[in-house]
Amino acid sequence: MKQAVTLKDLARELNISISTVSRALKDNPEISAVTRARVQKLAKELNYQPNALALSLRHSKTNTIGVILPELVHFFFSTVISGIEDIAYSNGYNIIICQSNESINREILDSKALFNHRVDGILACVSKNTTQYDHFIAIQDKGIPIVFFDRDVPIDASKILSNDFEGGYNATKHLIQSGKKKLIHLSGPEGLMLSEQRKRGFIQAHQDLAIPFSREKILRCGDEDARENFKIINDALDRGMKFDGIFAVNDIAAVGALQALKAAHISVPQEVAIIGYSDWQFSSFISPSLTTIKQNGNDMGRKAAELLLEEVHSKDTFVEPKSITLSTEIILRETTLNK
Amino acid sequence: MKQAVTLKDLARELNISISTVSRALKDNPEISAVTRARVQKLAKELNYQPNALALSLRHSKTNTIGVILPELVHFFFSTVISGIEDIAYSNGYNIIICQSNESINREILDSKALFNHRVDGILACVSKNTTQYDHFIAIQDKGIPIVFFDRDVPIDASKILSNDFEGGYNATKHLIQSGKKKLIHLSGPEGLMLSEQRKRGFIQAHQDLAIPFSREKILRCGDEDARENFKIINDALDRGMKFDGIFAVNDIAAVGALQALKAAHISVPQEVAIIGYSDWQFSSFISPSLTTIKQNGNDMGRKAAELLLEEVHSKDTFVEPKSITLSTEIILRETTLNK
DNA sequence: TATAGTCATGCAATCGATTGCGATAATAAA
DNA sequence: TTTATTATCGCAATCGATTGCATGACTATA
Repeated sequence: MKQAVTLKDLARELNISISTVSRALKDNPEISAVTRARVQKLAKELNYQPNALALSLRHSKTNTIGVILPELVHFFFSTVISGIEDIAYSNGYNIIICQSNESINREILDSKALFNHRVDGILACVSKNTTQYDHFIAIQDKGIPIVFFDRDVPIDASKILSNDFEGGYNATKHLIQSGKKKLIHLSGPEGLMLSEQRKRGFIQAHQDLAIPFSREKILRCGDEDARENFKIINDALDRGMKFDGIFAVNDIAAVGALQALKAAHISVPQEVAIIGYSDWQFSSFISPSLTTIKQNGNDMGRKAAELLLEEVHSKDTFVEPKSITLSTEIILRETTLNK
Repeated sequence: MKQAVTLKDLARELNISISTVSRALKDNPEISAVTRARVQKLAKELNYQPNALALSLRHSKTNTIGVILPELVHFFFSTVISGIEDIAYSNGYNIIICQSNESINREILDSKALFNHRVDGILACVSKNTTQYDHFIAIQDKGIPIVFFDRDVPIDASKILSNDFEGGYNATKHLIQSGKKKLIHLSGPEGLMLSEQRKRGFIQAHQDLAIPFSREKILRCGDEDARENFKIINDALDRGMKFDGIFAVNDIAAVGALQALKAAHISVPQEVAIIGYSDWQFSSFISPSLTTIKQNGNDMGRKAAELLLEEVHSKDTFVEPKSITLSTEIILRETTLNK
């Protein structure tokens, strides 16, 4: 059980000083070619690997960025991670991922842990329950840049957001243009910015395309569980509610609705069309396959990481926060009629 | 843009030495109560947070464990992560996650990065393409414990595996017991231990239940893409192959098969029953919903982390590697007949 | 008034690596 | 032969925190 090899070990072995070893390893011309060769040879033999901790301490730079996000299980977030990794790795950065599990307490702990690890910057998607932001602001104040993604926050920082308004608008417009006129919307949590935006898009599209709109068209849907939404649509049908199109705030809700319609022997998309949001992995597998709005998670991750690294590299000079809004794309599948 | 507060800052402010500050913060009785109070008050005011890097360097202990796994997008792996987090966090450990993307080169880089960060231990699920293991052995030799999970490896180390043989056996048995007799198996990669085990279970169940078996019953399926498997089943049907039950090495393959059967107007489960493996998230959403073998990822993560921490804590005394095999569970859904 | 004993605190080494500056030796120039 | 120059290399401080040991002041005892 050997310990890791250090510069000191190499120095002792070769009977020279630590500083010489250090310089020799980085081909410093102040060290004679002979010595350099000897050092490098031994380093290779003993498989010397520099201690990243010591380096980070010395340089006050960890070459690590922290990522805080709600949950990894979501397909969208894992594509965001991939995008972040692409940029981080190719720039020599490592990443530490923390899941908040949609808990603000966990989020606070995570942000402290990342700070204590002296990450060079943080990428964060706040939890649904985050209503105060002191923990982030405290970190910003210490000079560690933070870039937020996917969910908007009232903090003066760079942000990469998805255009949820546009997504909701286009989804609704697609339903209307394919001949549906009595739409309902399964909406997300009130406080959550993205839910509100998608809902706004739904409403605006009604107005722009001169389709009557009323509040009853919006049903608050269950979070993250298809069964809940099954029940919601089922109840709506029982109440005799009439509709020929559904725009769901996410694909899970859409699937719940789809199952309720199937159970009620209502044909999709002929009688009722459905469009979801986020293009979850299963959306192309199910039958009928689900039309949905796709957010490019990989792009979001890459953009966010790029922006963060920019801020990291211009450590001392102030950088004006940027807000970037990414467009969405509509993925046409079987749950809506394609004209 | 303030820098982070250090012991030195506190010491300067209070006009005492750094060592006194350090001791005062941990309530060392050698320091007078008055001084302790003053130090602690100021530390709170300035929001002092100890530099984790310096601590790690000093103690040669990072309280961090590294996790290497193929891909986060898989529902199974994200549940494993959750299990690992549960144990790690409650024991004061942080985790660093690396995705190998099923690439051995990336895996080698990741393992080096984790070593350089001086993680206290590593949890690893090797990529499909990993056929040599020097990078792991080199790390073990430096005294860093590694626990492997999910995929078996020819290394002398602790392992948490899923009983793939049992899973394959039970899946096959279930099909047979529900009246199906002409089964086929969509199998995974040859080299991959878990594929081999599931296939073995398939074969063994035939023998035990006295159902004739032949090599043609095994079709090598495409990896990770439902469409490929659609084609494979489609071709089999075109060739006039007869079967009434399919055991797929994973749920993706099962879905591909399901779609091919649907397209051919073959009823599921009446004419052909299907059972998958892993209980992916979509498996309960699709229609008909997919019967599958569930591996408890959370459990696997917890067990693996517990085992690793045990080894980490008994750093110097040798620990005999343990192998734990977790049982699987069959999730009955609509693609098989339940008697 | 010495001497021993407490109490509170500071010094300095340490973890592993980097780096400005000084030191030594060999060589070249005067 | 003496001085200037150059090539090579080591010393020591530094990053932030910990900790064994020494130091100083003060009190108590003889």
